[in-house]
Amino acid sequence: MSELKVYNTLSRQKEKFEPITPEHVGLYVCGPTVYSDVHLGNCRTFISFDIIYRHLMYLGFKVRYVRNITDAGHLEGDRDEGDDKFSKKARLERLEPMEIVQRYTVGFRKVMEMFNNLPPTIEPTATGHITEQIIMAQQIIDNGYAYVVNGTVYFDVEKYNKEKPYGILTNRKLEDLLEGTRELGGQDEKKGRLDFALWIKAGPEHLMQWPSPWGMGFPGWHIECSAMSEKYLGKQFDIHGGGMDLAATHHTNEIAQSQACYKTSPVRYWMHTNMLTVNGVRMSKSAGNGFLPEELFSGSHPLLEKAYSPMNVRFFMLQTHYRSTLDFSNDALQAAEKGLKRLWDAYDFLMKMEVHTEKPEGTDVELDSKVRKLVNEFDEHMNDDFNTARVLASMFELVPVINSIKDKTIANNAISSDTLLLMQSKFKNYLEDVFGLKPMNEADNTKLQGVMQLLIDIRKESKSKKDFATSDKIRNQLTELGITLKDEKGGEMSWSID
RNA sequence: GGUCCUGUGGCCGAGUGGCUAGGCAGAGCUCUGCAAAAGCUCGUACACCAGUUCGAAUCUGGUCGGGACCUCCA
Repeated sequence: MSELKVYNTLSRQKEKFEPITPEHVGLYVCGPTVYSDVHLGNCRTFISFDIIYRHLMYLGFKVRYVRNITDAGHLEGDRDEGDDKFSKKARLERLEPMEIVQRYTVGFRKVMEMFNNLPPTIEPTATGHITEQIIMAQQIIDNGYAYVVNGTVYFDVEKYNKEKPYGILTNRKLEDLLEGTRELGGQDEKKGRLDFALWIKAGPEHLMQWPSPWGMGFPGWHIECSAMSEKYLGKQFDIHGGGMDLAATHHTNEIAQSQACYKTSPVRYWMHTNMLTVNGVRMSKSAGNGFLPEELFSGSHPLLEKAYSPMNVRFFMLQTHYRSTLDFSNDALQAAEKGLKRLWDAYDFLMKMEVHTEKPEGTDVELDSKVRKLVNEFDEHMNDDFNTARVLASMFELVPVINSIKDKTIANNAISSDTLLLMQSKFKNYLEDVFGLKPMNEADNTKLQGVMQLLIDIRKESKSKKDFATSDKIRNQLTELGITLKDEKGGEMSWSID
């Protein structure tokens, strides 16, 4: 099989993936800040990394996948003087901060499950790792890269930059970054304009606060990921991921903190997923163009023409590369829905096909090798920086072959048994194991199946007697109930729930 | 202003120095009691202007347009 290539934000190019420890991969993804519902744009990132996680496992790696829950310390605004997001929300809703955290954590996990995302192997919380964050901040102070002012600990960006390029991840020079920032105001206590807080002094109004060597306070936003990734994956690990919007600040600061603390670059491969847009504009809470997953599944949002199932949405995302922006639209989602149905119908039939060994001489050599080539391309495409869209394209090229065998336009022994088995296993590997798709309608209720079989028998009988009134009635009434009955070639009938 | 991404056929979207991406929609045909599904065939696209090249939509430069980040955000 081809080697895995991964686009590394640090080098701005695709690189051969080589884990630090053979056969093991340490993967860290920045999770949600649980002070409100996740919207679809957030979900895109987690779905992308779920597929990356699944593919790494498919390749045989043992993966430790850490995705944090940020439940403390995330500030409003850039000046490290805003309110803790959880306290603010809690005050608004008259709840304990941890009630907010609990509510949205539960909601987040539920949404992840609906999208069929696998849970990470470790899902640590910021509040559960306060000690680790304090220890890390202290070490950075001891190493000379942070200073304390009035109970708050700041990271000294300019000092750090003298030894290591601070803007390395997004290819920015410190001078340029300084130009883009505002002047320090009179109330500022930090030394440099780019300095950010590792630990923030809490006032009496802060509902969440912990004791520290610098007094009561709470952790800064960036330190939690550095502390937790080090704890579970080590001072240097393989892949760190997140949305592209995090690269310039959050991830840049993570690199600086870890480097200042442990004297090593924390991450080998930085991976960033692109944004989901609506009418070309990034989906975000502030833009007011975000859909909640529930609104999508129920079709209740004004921008939605209808409801879209979680698998429909997941498939829609798979058709685009993770590093491209993806524009949301009803037309695109409906096109994806139809495409998925056609692909899944073919897949269903493929898995029911049985190997025919009695007439191996009937193999159509040309067709057989074409099929093998397309199937083997799945691995190639996925190993080329997780190109799910190309894998799907190859699959769709095989759909007519499968359907032709179904319609008996192509003999069922035109494809060798080896090739059929290969096709079955690779389709399953990718569609279910790697892409994480599952049947949308589990029409596996045995009683319903019995009833349907009865109706099919009656319809067959009436058709054979040319009693089309009865046969049409059965089909039409089922259609009204949301069940599609189809006459297949050869007199068989099949049905599916819409 | 700085850093970067991007502009593909009706729509969504891959990708590449020369070879059909794919999906959806549309047209024709086949199959069919009808319907649906399915199969076959079809559009021959890559913002604009120069340049490099035997050859560029793919590389370089410029023009115009869109977007992200530099401020909380996946």
